[in-house]
Amino acid sequence: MKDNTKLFKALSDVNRLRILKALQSKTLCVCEIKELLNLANSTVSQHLKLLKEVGFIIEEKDGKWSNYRINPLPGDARINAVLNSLDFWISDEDMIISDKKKIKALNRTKICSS
Amino acid sequence: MKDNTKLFKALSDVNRLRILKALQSKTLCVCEIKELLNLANSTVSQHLKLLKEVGFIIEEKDGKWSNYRINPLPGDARINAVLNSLDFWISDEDMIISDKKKIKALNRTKICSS
DNA sequence: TTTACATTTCGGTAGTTAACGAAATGAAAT
DNA sequence: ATTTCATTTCGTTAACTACCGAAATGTAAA
Repeated sequence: MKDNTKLFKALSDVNRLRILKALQSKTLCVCEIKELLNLANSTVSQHLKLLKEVGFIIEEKDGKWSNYRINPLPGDARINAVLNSLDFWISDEDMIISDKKKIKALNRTKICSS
Repeated sequence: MKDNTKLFKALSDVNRLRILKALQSKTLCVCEIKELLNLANSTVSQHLKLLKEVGFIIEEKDGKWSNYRINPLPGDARINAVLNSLDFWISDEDMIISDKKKIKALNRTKICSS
């Protein structure tokens, strides 16, 4: 039963929902997501850890970068169901649309070494 | 965006999930649910209030009793989707099965006036 | 091997949530 | 009108969560 609540708990935070939608449009590293959400990267890291644990996303190390992307092969059918119909679950699109614009303008080398 | 997280937050508590499943098998009053979950009825009342606000269940007053049942006509399509496939979302069935047995044995007049 | 830099872990804090018992509310029966 | 009893609201507490900055970790380049 713990499992069920964990899945829903992962989805019950605005910033985690934004991360999921963001990763659906592009693979991103921690500091890019930090820039998008305006959070400390320790906070972003925590959110990513949780989303990874539940199975929504995967991490791919690339040198000193950690790239996160949507889990292409979720073991749990429910994870798949959510990912395949995130737009259905997230009805308030305004923030997501504005995020999408920001994501296009993101420049990793510019943001991440300051 | 608040709306989206509220829906998932409502589903991210074990006792609320148990209530939803219980109401799918039978309309129940507060004190019957209190008996099922072994919680104070003030606590049960709070959970029911939340589930009602989000739109999962409805309340029907009958004298001094408040009967709760699954919302037969949810305005939100997502609520409908969850309700119609709760078994899909709740994969850990053990507790639910044991709840179902308890529900059958519940006797309102016996429990509720002590 | 030292430096540089992205990320993670740690310690702490403020806000939220689930729980309880007690008091307040509301509806029916005496 | 008073009593009875289910339910709700209130006040409180303990546990949890999201957040931050700082310190620790890990990797790659100098």
